[in-house]
Amino acid sequence: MPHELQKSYEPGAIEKRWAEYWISEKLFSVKTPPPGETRPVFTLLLPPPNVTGRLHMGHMLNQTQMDIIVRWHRMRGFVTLWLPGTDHAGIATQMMVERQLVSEGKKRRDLGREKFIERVWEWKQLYGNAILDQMKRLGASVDWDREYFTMDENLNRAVREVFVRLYEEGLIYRGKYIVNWCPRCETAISDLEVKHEEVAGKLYEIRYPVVGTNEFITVATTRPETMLGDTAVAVNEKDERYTNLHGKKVLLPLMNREIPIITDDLAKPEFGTGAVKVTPAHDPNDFQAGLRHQLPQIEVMDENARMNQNSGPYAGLDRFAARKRVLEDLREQGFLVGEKDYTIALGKCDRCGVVVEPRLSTQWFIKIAPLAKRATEAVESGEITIVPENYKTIYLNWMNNIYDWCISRQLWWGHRIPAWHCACGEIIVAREAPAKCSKCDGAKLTQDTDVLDTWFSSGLLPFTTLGWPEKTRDQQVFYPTTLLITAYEILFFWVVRMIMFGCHFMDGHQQDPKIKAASGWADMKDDSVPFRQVYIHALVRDADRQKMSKTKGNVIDPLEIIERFGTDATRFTLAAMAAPGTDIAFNESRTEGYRAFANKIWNAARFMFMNVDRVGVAGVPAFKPVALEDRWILSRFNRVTQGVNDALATYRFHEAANQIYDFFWGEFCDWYLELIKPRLLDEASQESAQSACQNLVSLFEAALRLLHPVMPFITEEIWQAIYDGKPPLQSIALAAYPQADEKKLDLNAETEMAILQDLIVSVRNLRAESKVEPKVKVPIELFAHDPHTKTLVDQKREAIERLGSVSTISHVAQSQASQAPSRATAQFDVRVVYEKKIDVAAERERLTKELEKMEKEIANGQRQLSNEGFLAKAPASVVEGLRKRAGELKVLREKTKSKLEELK
RNA sequence: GGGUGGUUAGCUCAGCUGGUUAGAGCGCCUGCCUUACAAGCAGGAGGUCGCAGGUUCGAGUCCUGCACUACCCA
Repeated sequence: MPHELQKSYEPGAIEKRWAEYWISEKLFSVKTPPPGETRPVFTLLLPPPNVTGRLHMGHMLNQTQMDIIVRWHRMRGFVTLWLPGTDHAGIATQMMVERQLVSEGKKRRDLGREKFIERVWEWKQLYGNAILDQMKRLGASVDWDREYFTMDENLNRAVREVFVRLYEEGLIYRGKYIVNWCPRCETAISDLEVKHEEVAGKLYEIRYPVVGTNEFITVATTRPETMLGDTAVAVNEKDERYTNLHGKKVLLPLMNREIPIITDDLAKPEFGTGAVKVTPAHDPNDFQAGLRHQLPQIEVMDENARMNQNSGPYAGLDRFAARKRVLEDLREQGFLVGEKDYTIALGKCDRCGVVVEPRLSTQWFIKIAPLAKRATEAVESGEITIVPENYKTIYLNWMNNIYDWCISRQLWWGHRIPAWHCACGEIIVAREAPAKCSKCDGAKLTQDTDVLDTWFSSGLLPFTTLGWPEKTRDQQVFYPTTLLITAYEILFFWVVRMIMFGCHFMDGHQQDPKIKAASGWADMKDDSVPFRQVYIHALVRDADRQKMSKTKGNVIDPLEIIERFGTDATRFTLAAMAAPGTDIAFNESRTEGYRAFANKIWNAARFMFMNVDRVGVAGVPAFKPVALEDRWILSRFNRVTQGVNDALATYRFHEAANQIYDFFWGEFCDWYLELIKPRLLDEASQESAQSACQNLVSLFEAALRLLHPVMPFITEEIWQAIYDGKPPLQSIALAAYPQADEKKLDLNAETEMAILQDLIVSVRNLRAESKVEPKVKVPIELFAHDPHTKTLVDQKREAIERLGSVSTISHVAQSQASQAPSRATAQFDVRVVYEKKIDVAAERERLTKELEKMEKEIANGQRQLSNEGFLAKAPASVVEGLRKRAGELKVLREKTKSKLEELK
């Protein structure tokens, strides 16, 4: 039965088919290996996409890299678990549903908490799987049977368990502090969720009259409206300008409130006027100063950042309107004495973009220092390695400046805090709702209304997805997970938290020692870490290196790219551009080029099948080198295989991709296929055709396996076709990854092929220069510098004639270099015998240029070779190479010179 | 203000621990529908490696300074 491959490469059709096949056959589902398992294990947790999300280029890059690494491990015989799931994304999801409600003219509070949460679940069922569905289409080789959602009942139970334990250990506390408050989302957010933006603002100078004197003290502020809540003015003790005012009071303008002048380091003499207003309820630094001096905390805004009753006549105004009014009034009353341009780093809510308000409120916090200590050590000691290495410094730096983590959010969607409040004031933290108060026995308990920061639950995933708090076989096998691949942006959000929680809650855990050793981690001492390695990938930017953003409108939709060029080409683009540590400027023309590459493979496959069907080869035979080109391609394949495996082991995706590309196109297609054509078509010897075809299939099949992790679809399609519906395995994804065999390396064959290629290229080159008609075959004269080259030429005479469009080859006893059109190399001189006049002027110019280059190189080489320091210190191979080259260059120079003479 | 990258061909980027002649894709020029592939084939042009010093026998690669640029943190 003839092999049917469509005439042209159409990625859409084949990709959809195989993606569905992989899922329906459950090829990537992993059963938990029982005790006694000796195979190595590779585990990778998918950074759970947000349920509100759509696949963007960042995901695409992230998933491409993960899938490459995962498929590579699977093919190398690892028990490979890639665990997918989604994140409930507190604020983002709640916002989506609130928006939906707005369109119905409703608000969250109209529904009430319970009904609202029901709505969120409905929304999640409808839209929450967008990214995972997209992943399915993209063929991500995850274990769909283990898919999780961070709000699943078992994960919620684990979250409660963690909260209670941390509380009992004294690592969770509740208190009234200044937090970052988003007035739109009406919730506290963490430091990391605040994005700072530099904007042009003003620094206002306001003078406060000192009570009992005619003096004033002038303070500088960027937020004049907060003065309504001032409870002190601070000066620096060492600032002599203000020594006379120590212990005095000022009368707060507009509010007519007497407040003290305090001395505190909060006031920096060099900043502004050296005196600062202190508003403990509206600024984190002032808050701390307020505690030091027992100042009252006067809140002047409500949860929507509107001025409240404490702000006197300004009550009811929005904070920005209040600022305007306050300034007007101050100016009118003569208190505003200065106004300077000033750049303000404005904090905005990461989610909604509204300016964050520092707000005094009661929140739950995690005492971070003890957790951070372990997490720092884990990275410092190398129990966790971060790639590229420079992120290690960034990580350690950040960990040294870490603050307590505010974990409560005033949202309805999320893991509700397992704390119950009694009317008596007691707070009971418990795994399940308590029946009565532990202090007063009262039964009127209400659960805390806050939910936990989303990152609290996602920080637990490496172990909660493996069954924690139960001790499971899954944990023994798959924990620590092997690798985490993620973007830099969430290093602090998520990676740090996973390390902190992992080290804390999995403390004392030990991975199954057999598996640990087989997987290559025997040297690692600490099995509590959530992963052994972290690979941080780059950012995908647009073709002009601009960060993609919706507001800029330069977002590249990966699905649209995939639609046009195919998933394989898109993956290849991202892999080929993913040099560690460098951002990717996504250039569509590259993807177009890689679709061409896929097309090339496709057509090479068609060529192979054409011959297979004609010659009659079944299955995949062993490769048996017969000719030079066989030994050569086998050697090259093994060298490339070595290179690709090395590159993948160090996450050098671009090297892996480029090596395969160059091999497949530049060597296999351009040379090997061309060289074996006569053997394939040899009607005289069926045997010769058979062996050539067998080698072709054998090598092609191996090359497909080499490429499969990067281009899974086209490789599957062709691989299945090779086996004609009867493959030895269900999928190429389960076949063995090629491993380099040193015995197959053949330096001799590679050197000989290089000469052959050089000769053929030289002849083509000469033909082009001499403007030989494309169809005309020309005789060549060849002067071989040594007998080996002569033998080689005789042996490959047919190939040279065919690939160089040569009619006859005559060996000559003397160099032909002086007679145009000719080329001289270190191994041979070749001349094309052709009457047509060449362009003398152009040729002279070319040769002169060439000669100049040679002279330069010769001078360079001579300088080095006559340098005693160089001879003494440089490695012998370098010196030897340079000497050899110098010899060749001198010969070439003479030849070029005589050629130039001829052209006079 | 502190920190971290980047600056190599017209464009987008490689160039790992310093070592013989700095590479690729796209674009450009010339010629080809050679029976796998015009999404192709063959050939070609194009680079003082941001600037200035330094270390070294030897620097695109290491060090210092500067310029420009991007990002992160405060």
